[in-house]
Amino acid sequence: MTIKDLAKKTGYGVATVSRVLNNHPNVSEKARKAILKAVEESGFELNDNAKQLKQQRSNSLLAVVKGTSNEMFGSLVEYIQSEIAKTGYPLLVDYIDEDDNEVLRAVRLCREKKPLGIFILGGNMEHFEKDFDKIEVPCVLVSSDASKLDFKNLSSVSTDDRLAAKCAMDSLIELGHKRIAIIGGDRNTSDTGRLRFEGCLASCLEHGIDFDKDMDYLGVRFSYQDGYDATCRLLENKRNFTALFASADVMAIGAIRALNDNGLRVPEDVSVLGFDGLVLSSFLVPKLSTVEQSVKKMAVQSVKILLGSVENGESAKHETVPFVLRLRESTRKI
Amino acid sequence: MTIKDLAKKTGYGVATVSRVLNNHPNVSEKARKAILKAVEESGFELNDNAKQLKQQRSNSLLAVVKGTSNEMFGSLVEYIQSEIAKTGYPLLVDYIDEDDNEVLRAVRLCREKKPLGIFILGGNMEHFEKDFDKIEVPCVLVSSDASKLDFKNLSSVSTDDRLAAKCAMDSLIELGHKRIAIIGGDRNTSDTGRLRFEGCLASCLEHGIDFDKDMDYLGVRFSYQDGYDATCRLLENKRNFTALFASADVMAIGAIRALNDNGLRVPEDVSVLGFDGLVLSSFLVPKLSTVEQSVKKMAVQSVKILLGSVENGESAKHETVPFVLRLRESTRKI
DNA sequence: TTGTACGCGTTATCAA
DNA sequence: TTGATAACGCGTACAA
Repeated sequence: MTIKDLAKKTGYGVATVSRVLNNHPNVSEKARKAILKAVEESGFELNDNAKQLKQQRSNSLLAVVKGTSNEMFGSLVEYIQSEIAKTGYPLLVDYIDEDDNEVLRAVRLCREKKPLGIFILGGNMEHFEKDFDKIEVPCVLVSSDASKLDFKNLSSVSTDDRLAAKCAMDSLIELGHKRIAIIGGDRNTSDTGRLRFEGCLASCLEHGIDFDKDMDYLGVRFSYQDGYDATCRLLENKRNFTALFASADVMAIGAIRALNDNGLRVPEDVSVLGFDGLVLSSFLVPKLSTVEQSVKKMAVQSVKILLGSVENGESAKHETVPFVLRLRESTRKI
Repeated sequence: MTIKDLAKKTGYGVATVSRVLNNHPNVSEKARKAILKAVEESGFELNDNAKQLKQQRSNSLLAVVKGTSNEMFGSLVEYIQSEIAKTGYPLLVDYIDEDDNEVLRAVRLCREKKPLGIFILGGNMEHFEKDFDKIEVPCVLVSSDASKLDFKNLSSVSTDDRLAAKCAMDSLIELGHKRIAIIGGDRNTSDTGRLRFEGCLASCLEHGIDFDKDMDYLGVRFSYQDGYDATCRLLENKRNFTALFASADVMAIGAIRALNDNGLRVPEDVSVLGFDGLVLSSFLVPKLSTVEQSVKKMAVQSVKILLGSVENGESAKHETVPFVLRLRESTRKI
């Protein structure tokens, strides 16, 4: 079943059929009705390949997701997906390892898939600096700020990671904690990791808190297991911290389990503060205190910006979404 | 840059270039070398759209995922993705609501995307019976058994949900529980929900346990919040259960929180048993007792079967993967 | 308002 | 071993 068949069936030409299918003007109401009826009856669907070959691009959007163990990206993808679903664009989701180069991956997929636009979830500025110029379609970096980079087709939507981490540490310090350990992302491969670390450091400095970059900080991957392992190592170092800040909820959850396995209770012996505000975190016992990112807003804005660029050629934007410190049950005053 | 340009550049014809690109025989070593060199130099990539138009199909695989709140499908998708990544086929992931018709969705996407094969994560037998005959490419239903259906292009990989649920209930009963409440999936929309419910019922019957289908069972959606809400309703009914079986870990986590909010402790006052064996479940405090599905094996087998069908025309298979009852810390003997 | 005819980049057939 | 050329199904300029 092709538009040719449809043309034959209705007595119109292929051009008219095509016009109806694409909602173009200059079609009589009569023709439109007849053709739509035929489409209905035959269950016809446009052939994407032919369409895309003709138009020199696909009609889909691409999302490159960096790291699969981080639930935060999981829920981000879901929100993006559900926003995109409203529009009818297909979304091609591509998962790569936390340590892979997301930009090179996107470059390759662009050539192969010719997407209308790209979302990149999680990013390393060095990768962008080096290779992003090979990408020509609109792109939104989600969860990291790219305003420093000044590519005309690169937007970004992010939380102010530095500030959020600082607030997190501030709150821990205000609760009376002086010995605080930190589990973060790798400062070299993850921008998010670096920024949150800087925020923590700034807070310590400001409050005159003693903090040893090598003994009190561990940069690991965003997963339950890495949070668990890191906490065990921190404990071995015998730094006797009373609070632990994990820069992802998944890490915090691993950390809490590790503390328990070492005979420490949360929050009685150690306060734990996470980052992300996963839906899950409010169902845990104790409810996880966390820096809640506006994940949904991040998704909505990202989609809006990308579609704006794709459909109306709007220029790149860099937005920051708010965060909320949620002190729940896993932290306490000492 | 097209194969035409490449032909011009190397002095060969487009046919020869195409042969080289597709590793076809009947090309001189000299031509092959020259053309590959030109490809290298120009960074040329075949245009998927043209190729697929010509071949009347795309080169991609499709996954339709039913329900986004169920982390179990999330990890299943990730495993499938990482298996597929090894092969080079692109995977188009499509998320639909838990209550949507996955088969009709697949039918539509087949016409549009012309995938080589399809994974469907989560399924309702009625939908398959009614409309699956419209799908012609190989398909694997993951997590539900389709062996009863007898479509020649429909395989399935699943856990024996009925048996697994029965084992789960058996174990609770063996621990001494007599008053057991159950939170499951909707028996009407989800086959998984129905089977697990049947398994539970069988166990109760076998052990002479009093069980009221209407008061002790609630069929809801697979999410934290639904597990939470259902538990609250169960508590309102004052059935005084000492154990709760949730047929998904996400539900169990919501349930535990609800119990806590109602002053009940796990496992001291109520034992909670989940289903799925999410990675997360072993990091919770208390560690969640659960029926662990072999999610990774399910993914690996699904990919293997689908590729076998797609590449070698192998016939449909129906496999069952093992499950393991993990009694950890959220259940206790009474 | 409608239809004809061309071309998008490939693969595959056929003749050379 | 090669190359010319006809499809594949669609959108669209141009003509009617």
